[in-house]
Amino acid sequence: MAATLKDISAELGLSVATVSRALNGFPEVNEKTRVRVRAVADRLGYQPNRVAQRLVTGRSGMVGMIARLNADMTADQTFMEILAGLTAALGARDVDLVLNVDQHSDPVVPLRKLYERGILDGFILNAPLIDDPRVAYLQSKGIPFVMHGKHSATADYPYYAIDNARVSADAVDYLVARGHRRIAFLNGEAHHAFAAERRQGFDAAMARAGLKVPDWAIRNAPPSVDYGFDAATALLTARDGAPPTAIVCASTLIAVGVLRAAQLLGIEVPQDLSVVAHDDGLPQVVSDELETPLTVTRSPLREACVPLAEHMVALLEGAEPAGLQTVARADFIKGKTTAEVPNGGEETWL
Amino acid sequence: MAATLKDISAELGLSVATVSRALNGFPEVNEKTRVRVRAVADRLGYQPNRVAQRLVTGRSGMVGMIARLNADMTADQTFMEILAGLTAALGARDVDLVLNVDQHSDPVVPLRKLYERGILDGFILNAPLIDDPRVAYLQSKGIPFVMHGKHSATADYPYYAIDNARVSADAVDYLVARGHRRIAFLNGEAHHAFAAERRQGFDAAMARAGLKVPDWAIRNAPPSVDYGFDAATALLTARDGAPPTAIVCASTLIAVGVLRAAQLLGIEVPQDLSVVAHDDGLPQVVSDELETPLTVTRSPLREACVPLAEHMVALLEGAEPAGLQTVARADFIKGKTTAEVPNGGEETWL
DNA sequence: CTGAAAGCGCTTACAG
DNA sequence: CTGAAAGCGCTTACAG
Repeated sequence: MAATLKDISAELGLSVATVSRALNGFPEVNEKTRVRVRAVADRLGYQPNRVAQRLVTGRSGMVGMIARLNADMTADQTFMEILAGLTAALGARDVDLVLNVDQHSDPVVPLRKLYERGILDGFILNAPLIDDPRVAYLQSKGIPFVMHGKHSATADYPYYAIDNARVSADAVDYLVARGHRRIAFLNGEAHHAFAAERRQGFDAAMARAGLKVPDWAIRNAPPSVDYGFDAATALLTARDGAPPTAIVCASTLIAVGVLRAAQLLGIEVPQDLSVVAHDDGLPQVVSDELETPLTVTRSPLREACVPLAEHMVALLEGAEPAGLQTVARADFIKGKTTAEVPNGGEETWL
Repeated sequence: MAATLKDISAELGLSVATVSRALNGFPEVNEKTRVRVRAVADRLGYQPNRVAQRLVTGRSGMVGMIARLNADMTADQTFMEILAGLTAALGARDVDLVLNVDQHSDPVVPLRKLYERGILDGFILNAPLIDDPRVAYLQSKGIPFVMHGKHSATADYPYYAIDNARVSADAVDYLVARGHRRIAFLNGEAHHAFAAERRQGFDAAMARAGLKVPDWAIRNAPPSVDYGFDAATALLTARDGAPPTAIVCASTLIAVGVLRAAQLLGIEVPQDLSVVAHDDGLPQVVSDELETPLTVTRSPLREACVPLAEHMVALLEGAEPAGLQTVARADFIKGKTTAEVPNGGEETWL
């Protein structure tokens, strides 16, 4: 079958050890020997047996990832996007991704099940929750992991995250600078860490501007067009006669719904209403649905994948977790959905 | 670290060989010994080292799967649905799924890349094409695989498929029995094996009824709402004054588009137009978009997963491929989108 | 019923 | 610069 080191060593009259060293680029090997070994290895189509390598090095070269399905069992675009980039980035580093799909209510269960198979070097987590139970579990077991995002400000594990507080603050600051005073916020679900950070950044920026927001103008739900549509409809038809002049959306999906609602209500964007969204760089949302380019904060999910893979590899090679924490800043991209506050919009809410 | 056979054997004063045999259910082991071994193994949380097992048995307990992204990089709902069911079904059988996501133009490339890592026992393929190059590659290499679907009528590998010819024939027969003579067909992309089978079943059923269809009334495209909408708009506004009285759709997504187009054109369903679709049981399509229950042929994708996993395990254990071929029949479910042919619709096309 | 031994294919101290 | 040896954790003929 497949050629082994033994085959090469037999053919050349060398020891298996020397062949191994030659192929692995050890400096002490004679250059002529190396060339001869390389030649025979190529001729025989030698591929190192990863299983044997893994047995001796104690590492499997495999990391796990759990896909969580939404309640309606839909494919999660966000997850697929990360998955696509991650398998490529990990593969380039000789690491394979073992996947489990789970709809379990306890996120630790699939993690534990997969880990107890005993085949994984570690995990890549995504979509952290506040007080994420997965973090507690993995840390208590000493299982290596890298997070896309971070579950709290004091996270002491490797991660790649964006500065979510700044995302909101950038949006608010931009709107405030254009005179907006009544700014609503369609956030993600409150138990998600990213949503908490976004909220924090939103509150801080509003406070700096001396502005307040009534409870009904800040909402939490899973990002979707319907959410944006329904929430915007409610906000814009608020009976007190003080609708928001601007809406900050946690995702472009939500913004699409907001734009539809505004159109249906005869509210012109951006003349009567400004809309800012966060854009994860998911192609379908941008290209398919939007006639008007949104003003967005943008950090493509794909950009997280290479750093995540690198952090994972470094962690497994023994690097300090503290050195493997990256926070990226989202770009601010001005589109056609933001403008100066309309006349009569300067009045504050509270 | 993790407990090994050696740890258990040391604690019990047994040989590693006996411990291995006890844990693996060899019949010659003394029952009392087995119980003692089991107890210590459980207490130590022993998990067999799969890498070591693999090295000695030549099997890894891992199978690969490639996710192909659409051109617009969208998550593929169909794929996620299968993935979810499959990881569960495989996991229950102690098999792990290694995933690669690929947008490569040549479908063999990711397969080869993953296989050459040398860590997989086999592959699970989905979405077969006519003359699928993956089949040729895997068979030429002698790599085990199981297919969801089959690429040709003479497939000689393990698969789980539905009777796609019958799916179309059932739809056509049902419509013909209600007097329809002008039946259009919005099929999937022509190079997909399932679409070819559907076409075949459609043609055969139409021929049995003595009916013909002009080229423009049979269309091929990736299933989507837009495709359904655009195609139905074209079909129903055909200048020759002989629009179809019924449309058969390759998926519920397409049917959703057809219904929208009909509504916009003021064409009543089912009075003026009957619509039949194939339903893969994807929850989001059924629940989110439809006000009118469709008449469908239905075979939930989820139902394929357990048979696929079982076939995979059996194949790896040496079963004959010929005994691992399952063809399921889709259910026919009458909804509210089909009715007797409208007046004036009895005229044939050709 | 149990044990000692060989071996899967590789890596890596330890000698020389 | 190269080799002989030990070992990663397991399985499985071969003895007893």
